[in-house]
Amino acid sequence: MGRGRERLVGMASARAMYHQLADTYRAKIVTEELKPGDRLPTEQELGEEFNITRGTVRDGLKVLVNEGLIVPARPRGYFVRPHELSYVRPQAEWRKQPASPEMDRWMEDQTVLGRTPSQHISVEIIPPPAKVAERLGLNEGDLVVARRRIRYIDDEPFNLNDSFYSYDLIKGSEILNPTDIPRGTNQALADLGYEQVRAIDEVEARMPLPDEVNRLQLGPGNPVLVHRVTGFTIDDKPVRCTVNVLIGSKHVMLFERSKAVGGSVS
Amino acid sequence: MGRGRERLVGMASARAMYHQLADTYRAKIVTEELKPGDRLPTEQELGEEFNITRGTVRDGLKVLVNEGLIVPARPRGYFVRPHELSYVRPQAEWRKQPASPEMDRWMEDQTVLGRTPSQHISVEIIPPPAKVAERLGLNEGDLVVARRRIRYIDDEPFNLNDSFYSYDLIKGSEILNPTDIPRGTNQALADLGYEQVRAIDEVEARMPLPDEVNRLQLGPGNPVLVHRVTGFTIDDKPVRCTVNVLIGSKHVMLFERSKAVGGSVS
DNA sequence: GAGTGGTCTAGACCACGGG
DNA sequence: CCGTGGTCTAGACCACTCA
Repeated sequence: MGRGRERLVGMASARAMYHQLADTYRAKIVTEELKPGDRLPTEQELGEEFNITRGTVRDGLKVLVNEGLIVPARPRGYFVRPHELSYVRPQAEWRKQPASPEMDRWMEDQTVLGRTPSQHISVEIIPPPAKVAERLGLNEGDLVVARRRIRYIDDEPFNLNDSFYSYDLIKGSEILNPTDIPRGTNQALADLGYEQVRAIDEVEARMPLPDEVNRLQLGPGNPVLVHRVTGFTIDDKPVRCTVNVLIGSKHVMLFERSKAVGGSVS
Repeated sequence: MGRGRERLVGMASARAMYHQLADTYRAKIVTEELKPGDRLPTEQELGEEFNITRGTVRDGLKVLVNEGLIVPARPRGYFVRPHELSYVRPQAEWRKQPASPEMDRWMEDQTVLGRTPSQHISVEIIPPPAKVAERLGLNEGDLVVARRRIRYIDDEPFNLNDSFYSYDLIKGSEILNPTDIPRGTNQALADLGYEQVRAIDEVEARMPLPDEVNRLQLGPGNPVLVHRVTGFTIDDKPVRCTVNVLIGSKHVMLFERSKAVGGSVS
């Protein structure tokens, strides 16, 4: 029939019904009236609560799904998204000294404990992705070695770690082996005469690309944190570009700065 | 009628039609067959292309909207999402210039780029949000001063910058004024006897909360980069907690490291 | 088997903005 | 004005999983 939305006589409200549903339940979730893990009413029940048909109910629920607030678990219903493991990811260079007791406890709480990590490594030789070519200063036709790792925790995908090296630089080296390199690829690079003494880090947030969705098994409403590292030799030659793709809900990057403090990290 | 999806005889394919539509156009977008700013066919035309009804077409398009790949612009159609300003955000510690008149390095940066920055400042005294209370080591009943800034570039919302201070610490000081503090709030804090000599940075990616959606005027498929800074005095007392909420599509955090190189930033 | 969400149809009327 | 997307109805059949 398409009677449009329910307008309260004389009122200005014109919020679509499915938005009203989303607003209502979003509020319940952020105020923790509904806590992580709690079940929402069924689509049917919501339809009765708001006097709307199932299609409209689903429009409203889809909003919340895409905001990452709820997850559908058929045939058990919709659930407020549980808090996932939040892995604190300390950055190499920054010291991790005992901070205040509060901070320590807080760090402990969030650190991975008693989990079983695993990873899968593969190596390809490919034309570089645009951003990688840019950072490594490569030209049309140049090839790179892509050393790709998928990391799991308790068999759940956790993050991607793809490192790219100019093929010309490392051809014939062990970096091409799709196995773990105990002393680290950076050391291996150094042994080839390309020690890195400087790095540029880029961090951004975005929705995952199709490939990332597949590899990390991501659902809707799940952004990723992308951490790109470009390493330079003493001659300022870029020799490595690593792209870390971290599942947003499972990671917090953490680092620490001491004195110098120009203050305004804004 | 609900005939279910089109199954190719003898084939295993069982991908829902709306997913097929999304897959098809997602591919065109990531391969740049459709470039940013290009218009997609109308819902009607897509329905004919895939032999599905409008409702199903809309399901497919909604997927792409929520992935941040396309934006609907009624009544002109759907468009491949244009690239937005990506502001490289250098972190304080690595900046070249010495603490220039603190006032607004942010605004300076923007002006240099030929943009017109502006900001709106407001100050409230409130019970601290949970995460802030945790970081500042506050107890139930304690109050904080929330110094909130919304920053705009060319009148478009750009990011949020909310700083929290224990009310007990700064009551009566100029930090309570909802105006710019030329020498910087950190200097003002220092003048009160709370110079910060250490800071902990946390960075994460997530979908925006309702409040953030409002303040930053965000649409679907637009995650935020959250940068939280906690500042400590020489006595390791936390005196400031700043929460930066950056629109994902408009920011890249950038920083640089030299030597020391523990290497594995993984 | 019963009940949940997943997919799809075939209509309808509305709101908005560019020509 | 007209075409676009925005909202909504009232059905239908399917797939999965849990009791």
